[in-house]
Amino acid sequence: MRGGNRRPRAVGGANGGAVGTDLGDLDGYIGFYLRIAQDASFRAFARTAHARNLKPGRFAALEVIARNPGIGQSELGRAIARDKSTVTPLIQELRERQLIRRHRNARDGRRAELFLTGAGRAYLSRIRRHARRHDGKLDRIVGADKAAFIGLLKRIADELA
Amino acid sequence: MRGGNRRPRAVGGANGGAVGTDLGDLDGYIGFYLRIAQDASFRAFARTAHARNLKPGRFAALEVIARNPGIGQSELGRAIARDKSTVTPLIQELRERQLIRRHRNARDGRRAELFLTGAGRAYLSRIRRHARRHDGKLDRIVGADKAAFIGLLKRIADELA
DNA sequence: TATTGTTATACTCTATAACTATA
DNA sequence: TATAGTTATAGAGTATAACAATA
Repeated sequence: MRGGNRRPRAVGGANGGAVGTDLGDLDGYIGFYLRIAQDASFRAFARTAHARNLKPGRFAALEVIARNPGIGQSELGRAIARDKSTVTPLIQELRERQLIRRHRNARDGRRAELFLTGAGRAYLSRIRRHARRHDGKLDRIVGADKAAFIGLLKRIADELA
Repeated sequence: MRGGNRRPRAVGGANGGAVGTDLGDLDGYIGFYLRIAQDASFRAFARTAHARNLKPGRFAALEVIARNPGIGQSELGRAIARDKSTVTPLIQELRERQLIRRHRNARDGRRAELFLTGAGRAYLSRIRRHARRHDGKLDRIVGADKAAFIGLLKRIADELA
């Protein structure tokens, strides 16, 4: 991996960067840069996604439903690390937009199974192009270490959970 | 770097993990795991920090003020990548808690200069211990690649800004 | 008793725009 | 005109707790 070892100054990021500012101990904190990087990535994605009427969190939900037809809401919540009460309004929005449909499981009446509609599939493949373009930028930055980089991010998520 | 190359299933994370769930394309997205990892890191920090009456964002502000006595609010905002209107209530809280003091610059009456109080310094060195313990977990996960890992996070922040 | 999903509610973080005061 | 900081306001994202229906 390249990079690292810069002077402990400034966050280049989101608003011009305060280049004369000494970040002190913060500079050695992985957590700090995790926040800074995630923030930049999220905003960059949101910028392009917004034009397509998409909130970043929705994209993950659509992908998971696409890959797991019939998934329940609580299950979806676990997959994207969100409470079921957070999932409810998200699902409502996607249903209102007719991107997904839902029906109750015949054998277990509690369970609401989620599926993409045709429109949902079409929409998803359109926004996937934007997602890939966005993540392509990240890929170029991270380069050959991508698998290892993602591996570390996963381990952070797993071990700090 | 170790890690990587797992099956594209589940997010181990924050709430038990939905191990049967296929994440599909999401699994290859750096942005997705950046969110998952940052979220886990933030929550873990917040858990311990909360007991010390500290919101995670405050810590970064205190560190920057400690390292840059007399820094202005807008400048602080640039350093931590937040708008000045976001900085205002943060500063108010820290002042109410007597952790920082502020005075106007004599030559430029617009400018509010920020300094830690004695109590602020004492408080900061206490919470630094918790921050270090938290980031120590991240250090152990990331291991020898820490500098390179942070380098990549910085580049992501810089290039996506 | 446990689980699925809903609702009511509240909290945190954040930004935009308009404002005051200074420069 | 431009900058520093404040205020009002709004929106996203999130969770907790209590609830109804079902298992």
